[in-house]
Amino acid sequence: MKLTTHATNLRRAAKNLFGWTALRPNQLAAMRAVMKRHDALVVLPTGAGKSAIYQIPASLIPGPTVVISPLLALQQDQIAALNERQRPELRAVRISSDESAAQQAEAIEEIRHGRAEFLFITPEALSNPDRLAEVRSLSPALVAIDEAHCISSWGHDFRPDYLALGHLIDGLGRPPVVALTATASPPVRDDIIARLRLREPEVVVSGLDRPNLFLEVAYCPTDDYRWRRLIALLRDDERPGIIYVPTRRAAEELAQRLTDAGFPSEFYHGGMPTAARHELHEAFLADRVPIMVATSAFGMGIDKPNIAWVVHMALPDSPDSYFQEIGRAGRDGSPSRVLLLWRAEDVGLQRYFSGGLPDEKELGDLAAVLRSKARTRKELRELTGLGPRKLGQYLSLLEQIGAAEPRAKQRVGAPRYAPDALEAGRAARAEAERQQTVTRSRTDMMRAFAETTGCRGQVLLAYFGEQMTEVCAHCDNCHAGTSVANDGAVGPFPVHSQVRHGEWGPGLVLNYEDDRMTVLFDEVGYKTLSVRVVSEQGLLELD
DNA sequence: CGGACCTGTATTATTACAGGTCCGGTGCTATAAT
Repeated sequence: MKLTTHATNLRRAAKNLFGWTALRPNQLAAMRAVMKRHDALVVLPTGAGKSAIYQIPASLIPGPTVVISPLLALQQDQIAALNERQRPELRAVRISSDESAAQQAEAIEEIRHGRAEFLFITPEALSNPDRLAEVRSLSPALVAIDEAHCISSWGHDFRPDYLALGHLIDGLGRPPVVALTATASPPVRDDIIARLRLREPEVVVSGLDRPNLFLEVAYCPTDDYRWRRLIALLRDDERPGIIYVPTRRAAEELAQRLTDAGFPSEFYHGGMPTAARHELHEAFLADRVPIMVATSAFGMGIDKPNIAWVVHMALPDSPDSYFQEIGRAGRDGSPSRVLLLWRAEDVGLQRYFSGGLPDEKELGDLAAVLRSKARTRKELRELTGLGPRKLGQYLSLLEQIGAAEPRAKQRVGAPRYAPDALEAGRAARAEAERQQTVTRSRTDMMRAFAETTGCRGQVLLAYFGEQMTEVCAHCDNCHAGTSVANDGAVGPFPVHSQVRHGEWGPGLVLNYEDDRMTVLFDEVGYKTLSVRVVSEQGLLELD
């Protein structure tokens, strides 16, 4: 009875606010969960009305909604889109380093008096305790986490405040949480749920196959060959398109070379001034840039329907990044090409990016300082001589192994039963090693995708936890006839079953291809095993 | 980890390569200096 009421109200609000005449089943399922004040994790492609999943229920639920979103530019676009509608129940404001103290105070007042519904904020801004208290005083009724996969891909080393989101939501009084992303493999989903501490969340995952994307991979022994494959595509295909390169320098050089060769191109990377980036972003959306050569900095929040192709000029770090990046092509449903041009040497750069390991002694020394007294970051930097970035990484690691915890007044201390300094250093380094191993195993999976002679659609979707019984019919291998239908190929253990390996510990069976099976182990990441050897030697058992 | 670039040496030239060095992605916020 109640559910029907929710559905009716949601449909009415969708019509009223957005002019939509229908809601898709998975949209509706997620929205109902929110209306029932359940936590939810939503994995839907961008452009599938993902934002509406929190916006429409938020307009119906009394009390404001806090939207945690990673990029200021992205927030700006979303806020503009909401405010364009000129509806008080959709009005959005923001608190960030872009606003003056007066503007921030005004934003808080607008929410407090019900003149605005959405408060946009970054994890970093929210982790300031004074601000957290202020936002809590607004009694938020809902928290939306946008681009939730960032928790998994960034938190460990890049933007550590992402790891603290679970704490921060507690600090807001633990209202219901809806986490949204376009890309999350099963282990990433588990990671998001664990770190946000979602309680029995409703998990909504849409079909991931994109039949209008033609997946193509070419091994390129030389740079010259890479260039010729690229030019061949540019001669044949419509614009606009995106070319992903691994470095900033490559972005600038390739854009110049293409322009000189008669293919006018722009470049985009994280080292450019904010204003220039914003301008290029807008120009690309407005069809004023036919070819964008960019690092991975380009793309989050790009919801452009007519991108005709996406080329990778090197192996990406993971299928997660690859899927996110190719997913920007063909949003309008037109046939689109995605081409990966790679060489084995590309792996070297990704290994470098996956980082050096932290110094066990430095970690131990920091742990010892924390055990003596809770300190601010500034004090810790002075006491240990660590730079701000390294300190952040170390604190994040120590927190993960239970040797550090946030305290009042911007301080960090050691928990009551924290391990001693020596043990903390050892455990934190081991944790960093484990994370690095898992990160590198993702690159191995990306390489396996590039090297497979089987159906690429099947291999890619298996990584994201989706079993296809038929070949995809939209990849180069299917086209060449080398794909073999994986007609429910069954090995000794069902797909998605929990297994245990004598040395590598527990893992999750992901897929079977020919005589090989892929298992994701908690400790050592993705491994590909021979089914015959597994069977004959009893390497795995059900866990 | 590997590529780009520089320097030195071999040698008797305007080249070839060995060996060393440096560089490489993603963004928030606070604060200081103009």
